[in-house]
Amino acid sequence: MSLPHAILTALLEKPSSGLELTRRFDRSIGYFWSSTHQQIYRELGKLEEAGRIRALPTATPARGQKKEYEVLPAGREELAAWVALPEDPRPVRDPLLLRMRAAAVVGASGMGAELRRHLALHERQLAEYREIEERDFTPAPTTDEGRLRYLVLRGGIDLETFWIGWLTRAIADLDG
Amino acid sequence: MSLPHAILTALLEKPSSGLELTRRFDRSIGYFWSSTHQQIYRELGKLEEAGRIRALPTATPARGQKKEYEVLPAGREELAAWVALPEDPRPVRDPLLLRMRAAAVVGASGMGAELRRHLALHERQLAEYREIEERDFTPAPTTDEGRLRYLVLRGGIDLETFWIGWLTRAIADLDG
DNA sequence: GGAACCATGTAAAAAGTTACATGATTTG
DNA sequence: CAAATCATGTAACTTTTTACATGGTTCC
Repeated sequence: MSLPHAILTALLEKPSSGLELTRRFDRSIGYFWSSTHQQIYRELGKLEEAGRIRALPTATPARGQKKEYEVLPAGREELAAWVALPEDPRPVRDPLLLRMRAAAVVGASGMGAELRRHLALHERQLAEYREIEERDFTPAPTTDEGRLRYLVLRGGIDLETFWIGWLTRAIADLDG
Repeated sequence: MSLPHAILTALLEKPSSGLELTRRFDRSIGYFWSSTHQQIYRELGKLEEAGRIRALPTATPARGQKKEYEVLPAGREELAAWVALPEDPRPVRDPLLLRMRAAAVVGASGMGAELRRHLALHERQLAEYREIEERDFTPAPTTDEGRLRYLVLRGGIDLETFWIGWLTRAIADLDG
């Protein structure tokens, strides 16, 4: 239920075309709510039909032609209402932890290499977050908006740090 | 693509009926791969049809009658093959981090209370994990199976610890 | 004019959620 | 025997994923 809200947020940050949104769902906003271009185009259509966003009149509405969207007041209200709504954390669904549990039953051959591979991936992601931190949040932000965005980034940093710590320990445990 | 494997793992740990599986998906295995009874029954049907599991002949196959399943060799092989397969971490999709990012744009009214609510939920979950740790993994397990299962539990513990740390910091940041 | 890429989509299938249905067993 | 609970399912819907389709623009 959150994809439309992710899109509204991204469009409020900056009016964009579908492809631009897709690119931002591969970095920025997509670090916390991932999506594909197919889902994004479909959802843009729904949001437009529902009167939450509109296509800027700059472009002709033909296939293959760029179409920019901006958020309408109804869209901003909808987003503000969603932000105010309580919502429980999602139950965890993690394939690696599940795989480890399965490995406890059928044997853990090859798990070591897989854990090291994941460790490298998480280290790369952490490095990316650190770059963003240095580029966008040094010195520390002073506005409310900046502080909130920094908190979100730190969520990503802490999450990757958790994975790196756990994986490192798991690798040591399996070897020793 | 992991639900059938979660079920195979659970059934290898202990042959069960659909409802027993459902209960275990509310604690144990479900801490890392959550599911509902509807999905579980549907998947049990598919797994049986595919020859990965079979119903124990103890019970009559009538509606409302308990039906116990056990894993067949083909199911164990399938699970072992899946464990050996590399698979990238899922892209993150977290509603709270997304909501925080939206709050940076439309204002963060009420976020403080919501963060405190989440903090309490994660503290409860951590306490539950700690109980399991004390009950099942003290003293430290010596078998490979035990050590792997303990690693999975520590994954849960570390994950909750991450949330508690981040939420605590976020609450302080918002107030200050 | 062909290749590469920009840009927007459609279609179908799989996975997950929500609401409801139904029979069996236990317990007051 | 009524209510609660155990136990297994069906149906409809939403969300997500995967594969494919199509037109426009740029650059060699």
